[in-house]
Amino acid sequence: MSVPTTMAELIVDRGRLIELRAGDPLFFEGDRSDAVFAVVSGRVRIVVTLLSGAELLLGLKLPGEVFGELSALDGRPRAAGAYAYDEAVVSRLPAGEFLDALEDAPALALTLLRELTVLLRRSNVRLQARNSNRTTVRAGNLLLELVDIVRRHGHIETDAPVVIPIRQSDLADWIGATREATARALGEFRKQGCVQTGRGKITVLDVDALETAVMI
Amino acid sequence: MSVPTTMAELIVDRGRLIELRAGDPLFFEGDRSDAVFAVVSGRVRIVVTLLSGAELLLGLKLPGEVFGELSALDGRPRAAGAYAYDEAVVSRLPAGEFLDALEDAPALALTLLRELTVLLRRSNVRLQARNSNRTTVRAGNLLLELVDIVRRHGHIETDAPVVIPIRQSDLADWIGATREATARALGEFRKQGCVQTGRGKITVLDVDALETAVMI
DNA sequence: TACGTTCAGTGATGTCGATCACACAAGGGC
DNA sequence: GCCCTTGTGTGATCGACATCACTGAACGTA
Repeated sequence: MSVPTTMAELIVDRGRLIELRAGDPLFFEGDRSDAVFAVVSGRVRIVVTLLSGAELLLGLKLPGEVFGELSALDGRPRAAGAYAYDEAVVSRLPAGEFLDALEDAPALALTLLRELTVLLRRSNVRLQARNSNRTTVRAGNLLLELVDIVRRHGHIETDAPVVIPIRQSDLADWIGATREATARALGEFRKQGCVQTGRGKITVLDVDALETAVMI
Repeated sequence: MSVPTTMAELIVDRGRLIELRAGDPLFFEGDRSDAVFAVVSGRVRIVVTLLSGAELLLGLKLPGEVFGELSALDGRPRAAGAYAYDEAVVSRLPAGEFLDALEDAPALALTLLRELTVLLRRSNVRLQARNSNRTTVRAGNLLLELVDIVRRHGHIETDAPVVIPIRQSDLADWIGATREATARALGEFRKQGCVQTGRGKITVLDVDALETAVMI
């Protein structure tokens, strides 16, 4: 068997496919860990519910991304829940097989290490963005991150408008603000002409302008 | 040679010791990565400077903790700077030797993976705390985290007051608030009798009370 | 087509933190 | 002892977001 070059490939190769409808749960916060997942198509919400009842979106996993690996590695309960955002297909690999594969192929462990460094760096960047109290800065930074992700995912046409399919309320949960404040921040960007808003989607027209608008 | 059970042991075994005075830099943001470090004694500030000029404290590394491993793993530039907080001694291991050790001993890679999961989980918890806009919540949560760390570091006497040696301005940089707001939050806790403040130190008298005060 | 649900946009008001501005206490060096 | 630096504690003002309260638009479905 050839050695996969990414964890996602490994999980898709050896795991079992699961088809999901929007909103379907994969696991809940507090669950005992028993598997690791990779997104095949669609998107998966990684979310924690705070004491206040508010939801904090930790991430939206896209096709080719892995999730649930932390609990599989250390055996601790899930710190977040996972739910299908759209109709989605994911591959599920039991934690035992995942760990066996890691021990059998040392190169895989290094691959996973590098993937975790990406997550850690992203996490630190997010903390930096979160450090500003202005909603425009936080919303704008997240939009820039999402633009980057959308571009990497194939539609690599620089200078073309980037469509981000997301609800404003989810964006708000992600940056830790209210829906209203987020709508107003987007309104600012709209007035400046760098984004366009629609039902369930945000279109970034001018990435550079958005970057300078956020650099304040 | 026996296989160390933690990355810190490995780095101390094979690295070279460096003695630092308070404030001495180990590396700067943007530096090319060339080594990984472990704290032997004292503390090390991991910090990024934001566009606004404000500093964001990403962490205070204590004896037995590793830092600088991300850049050593992926070869990307330092995302943060590292400076001695107190008088400190650290061990420095060149990145090449670090990577060689990982490839030679697959068990080490798994060890490191587990250590990174700890960082990622902590990072997510911090994002959750940062989600509140109230300084009391953010300051209180960090204090609880620090209490936990101090307790793990040997002085494990539950119900005994926990002394945290830190300046209020550093606490402020850590939670992304101003020094003044942090001082007022601590004042609240002081009025409630769960903490005591002093020059360069904060004493947590009643951890449970602090926990409930923060749960709002 | 008509209705209901889900989203987006926006005003009014209260609250909390940032900012500016001091007063005061604790140590270190002479 | 006396500075002088470094930290801590607080008041006043201002601005930005949370909260509450609606309006209206988009989409699904009966």
